[in-house]
Amino acid sequence: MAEKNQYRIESLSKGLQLLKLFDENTVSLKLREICDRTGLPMPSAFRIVSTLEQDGFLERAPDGSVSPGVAVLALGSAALRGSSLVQASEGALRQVAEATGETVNLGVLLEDQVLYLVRLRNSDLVTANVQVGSTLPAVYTSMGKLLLAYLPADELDARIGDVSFADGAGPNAVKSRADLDRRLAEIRTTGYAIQDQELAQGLRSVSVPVFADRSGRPVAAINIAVASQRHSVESLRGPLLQQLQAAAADIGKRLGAS
Amino acid sequence: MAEKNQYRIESLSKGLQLLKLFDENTVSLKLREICDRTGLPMPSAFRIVSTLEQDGFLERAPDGSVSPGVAVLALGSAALRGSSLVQASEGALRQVAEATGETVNLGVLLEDQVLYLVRLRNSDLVTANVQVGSTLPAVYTSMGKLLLAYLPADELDARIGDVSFADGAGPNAVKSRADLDRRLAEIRTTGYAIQDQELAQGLRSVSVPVFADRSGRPVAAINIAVASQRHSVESLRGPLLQQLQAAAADIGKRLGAS
DNA sequence: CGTACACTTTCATTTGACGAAAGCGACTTT
DNA sequence: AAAGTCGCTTTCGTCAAATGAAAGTGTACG
Repeated sequence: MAEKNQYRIESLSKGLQLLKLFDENTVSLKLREICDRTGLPMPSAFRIVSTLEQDGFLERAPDGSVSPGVAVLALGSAALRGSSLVQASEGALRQVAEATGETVNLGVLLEDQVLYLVRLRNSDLVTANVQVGSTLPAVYTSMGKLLLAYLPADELDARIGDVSFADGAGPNAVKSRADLDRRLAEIRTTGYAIQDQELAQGLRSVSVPVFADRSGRPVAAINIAVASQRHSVESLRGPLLQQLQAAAADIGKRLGAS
Repeated sequence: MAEKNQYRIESLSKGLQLLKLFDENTVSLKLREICDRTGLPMPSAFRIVSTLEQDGFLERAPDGSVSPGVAVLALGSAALRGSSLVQASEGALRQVAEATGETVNLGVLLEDQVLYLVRLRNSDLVTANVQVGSTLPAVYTSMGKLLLAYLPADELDARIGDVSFADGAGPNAVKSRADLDRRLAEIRTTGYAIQDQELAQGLRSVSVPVFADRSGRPVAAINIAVASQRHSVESLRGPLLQQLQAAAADIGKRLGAS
C-alpha cells in the first residue's frame, strides 16, 4: 500500500487492489461490499469490476456477486508451476520430507503475511490447515518471523507497523512490537527461527532462509513443522535444523545457477 | 479482445492484457519483448510494469526481466481452491477416476483455449503433458470442442475466427473452419464430444458438459482421456460415457444447490 | 402501494494517462 | 579509447479518459 513511486497508473492500481480483496476465505463479494472495503465510490467500483470481468479476471454470478475468473486461475496456476522457486526447491524439500517424516514448507512474504508456495505434508498428524496459496500472519509463524528479520527497518515498519498483537491463537505468541523486535534480533544472530506453539497449541516449527545471491536478503524461507509431542524444541535445533540448512543451501545453489 | 462495453477502463485493461502475456511457457519477459508483443509504446509498458510490480503482481529480476509476482500466486491458488467448480466436482471426478482407472479432467474455456482446472491422472501411461492451469487449443481437444459447440455463433467467431488449423499434432485433427463447424453440429445433437488422436497419436478422449442451471450453457466440461490401445472409440461411447454423464449430473446438482 | 436497497447510467469537471523525444548507462565494435 | 548500439528511464506538454455527484432503474419486501 506504499505510494511513493511516480510511475504509478492509479486506475490500474485500484483494479489490482480490488482483485486482492479475494483470498482463500473470500471467494465472492457483492458490489456493495467491495465499495465498503475499498472506500471506492460505487460507479468507480462498478467500472473496475466491469473491466476485470471483460478480461476474464472476475466473474459475476446471476445474483450479481463477483468471484475470481478463469484468467486468474490460469495465470496463477501457470505462474506457480513456472516459479523458479518452486521448481528449484521441490527436490530438496521432498528429500527432507522423506528423511524426517514431517511436514515441510516453503514460503515467501506477501505484505504482512506468509504465503505458502510449497507444502509437503507427510503424515496425518494435526497440523495447521494450510495449503499451497494459503497465507498466515507473518508474526505468528517461524517462516514469517525469519523473513521479517532480514527486512530493512523501514520496510519492516511499513509491513507490520500497525499489526495488532492480540489475536495470536497459541500460548507463546508474540505480544507486542518490542517483543517482536527482540525475537527478530535473536533470529538475525542465529540464522534460524523457531516457533513454539505460537500459532496453535501443540505445533512447533523451525525455519531457515534460502539465499539466491550474496545480497544478504533471502528469497524465501523453508521450514519443518512438527507436533510438540513428537519433537522438543531442542530436537528442532539439532538434526532437523541441519537437514533444513542443507536443503536451503542446495536450493540456493540451484537458483543461482539459472 | 472484444471492445464493446462502455464501462471499460482502458489503462486497467491494458495492464491486465500485459499480465496475460505470462503463461506456462512464458515465465519471464524483458520490457522490450513486452512492447513487441503488445504493441505498446515503451514508456507505457514501463509504467504499467512499474505499477504491477508495486502491487506485487510482477517481479523484476536483477537483469531486468519480469515475471509474475507473489500476488499472482496467492490470488491464483486461493481462487483455484475456492472455485465452486473445483469444490463441487472433486468428489464425483475422483469416483470416475477410481472406477475406470483412467485420467479424468475438468476444464473451461479461456479465449480459444481449454483451461484445465482439475486433473486426476490415475496411471503412468503416456498422456499429454498437462497439469492444472495448463491450456491447450480448444479445437484439438474434446472438452474444447464440446464447449465451443454450446457457444452462440457470434461468440464462436470471436474466439476462433482467425485460428490457423495447420498445427494440429495428431492425424485426425480439425483441418478447416468448415470441418470444425461440421463436428460442432454433431456434438450439439449427441451431447458429447469425442476426440480421436487429434492432439497426439494414441490419445483419445470423450467429454460431456456440466450444466449448473437451465440456461443451456455449460459451465465446464469433464472428460476421460485414454490410450488408444486400451479403449476403442466405441468403448468411449459406451460405459465410459455413461459414467461421465452421471458424474456431470452430480456436479451440476451440487452447483445448483449453492 | 410504498419504501428500501442494490445496481446502472448520465454528465460536467479535471486529473492523470499518453507517447514523442531526449537522456542515460552498459556493453560491442572498430 | 572513441564511436556506435541497445535497452531502459525520464521529461514534458497535450488532451483523452477517468472520475464521482447525482439522478435513474428495477426488484424485493413489508
